[in-house]
Amino acid sequence: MVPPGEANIRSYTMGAVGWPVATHDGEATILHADLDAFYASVEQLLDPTLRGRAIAVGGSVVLAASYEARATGVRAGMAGWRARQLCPGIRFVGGHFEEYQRHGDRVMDVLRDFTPWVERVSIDEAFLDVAGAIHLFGDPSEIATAVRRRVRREIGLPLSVGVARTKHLAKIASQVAKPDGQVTVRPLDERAFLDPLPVELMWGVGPSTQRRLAAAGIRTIGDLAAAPGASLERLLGRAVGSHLSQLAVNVDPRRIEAPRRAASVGAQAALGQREASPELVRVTLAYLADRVTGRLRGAGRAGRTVTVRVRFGDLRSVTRSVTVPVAVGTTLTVTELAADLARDALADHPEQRHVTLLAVSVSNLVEQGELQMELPLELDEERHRSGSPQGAACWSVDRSLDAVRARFGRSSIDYAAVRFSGAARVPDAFRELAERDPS
DNA sequence: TCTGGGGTCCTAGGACCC
DNA sequence: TCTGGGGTCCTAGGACCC
Repeated sequence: MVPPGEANIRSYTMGAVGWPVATHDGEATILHADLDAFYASVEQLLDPTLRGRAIAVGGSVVLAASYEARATGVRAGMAGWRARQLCPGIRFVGGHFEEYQRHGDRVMDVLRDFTPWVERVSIDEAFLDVAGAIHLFGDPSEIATAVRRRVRREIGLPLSVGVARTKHLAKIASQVAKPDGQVTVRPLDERAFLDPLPVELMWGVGPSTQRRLAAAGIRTIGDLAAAPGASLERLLGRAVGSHLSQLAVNVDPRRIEAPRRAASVGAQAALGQREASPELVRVTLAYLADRVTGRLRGAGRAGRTVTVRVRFGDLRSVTRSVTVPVAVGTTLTVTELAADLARDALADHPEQRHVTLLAVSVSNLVEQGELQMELPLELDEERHRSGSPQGAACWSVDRSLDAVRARFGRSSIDYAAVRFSGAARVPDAFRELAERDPS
């Protein structure tokens, strides 16, 4: 491994070193800090026998892979059998999900020692604006070095940092710096740094956009910057086209932001290839609705729109959604709405015999006081006549179940109808980690 | 033997209102 | 009787990100 902090520091400087920075606006004070192969690195930290070895977190699917494993082509999201094929010596570890959260939080605490302007974007990644910290800790490159040294010494994890004038540039710089390095892009060297890089390093360029750009002969960020904005908008649509052409010429107005509340809450379950029986669909949706509404209730929220996604045997998927006049948040109501939507989706595709995934999400969220409860009878008189319990009763039953689970664990109690027999491909602890607000 | 789980944003058509 | 223009909300799908 690279010694802490000292090695692997690069600076993209074309002319004389230390040219004065053009304007205050133009200073490179944004840092993007990104932990390397995060889950795998934590495992290697916890178990020294794993260090230097090809390891993956997961089992049937790779959730994260160490750099040693990545060298053989193993990637996150890959099926476990495929990873073993590519890397016969790979060692799979179950995953200490609580430890990931704890280590991620500790790293963020270190970052906040340098500046309060920290925008955490995920468990293992954050932007910083260090403009106000220079007089305390030195120039931004020195701050990057100090941050990496502290994270390495105090926590034991490798961290890569990009330093630049904008978030977009800093993010690209940290990707270029990996693993365990840092890259500073001086304002005068931005073009020289970006032009040769492949377009897919840009924020917002995924497989689809990359294909379309390649078809138009655009492969590098330099190609993109040279292309007329109007032609990009024709090629990619107005929003994506103008966004990319701005980023390519280094216009990125994004600032470091405070965390926002989530706009939607969802859950999904991959099922393998299963026959789309009404029982399977019902039981799975009930499980998902229960997860989603439990989180909503915990946050004191409820939502007016319920969306269901059904992915079929051929991996194509459809979504159906409905917006109701009163925000809903009980397990039973969301289950009912989701079941109706799934029934419609399946009825629209009678040729599809199998489902491979079901998802439920609730959006159009509102704050929900404990006293303010949904009234399902207003939503659907048919259901009311059929004898469904009233909203208040649903809500209080759900809150009781939530309380039991908080004390004894989530599997301690369930609606009888909610027992989820579907293939749980991923541990509950991983779901809970992914759920967490990064703030 | 096709690929987990949790999110955001954009587009486009239609309904509806003024 | 036919017509305009603008705005908001809803739905479905797609692309992208970590």
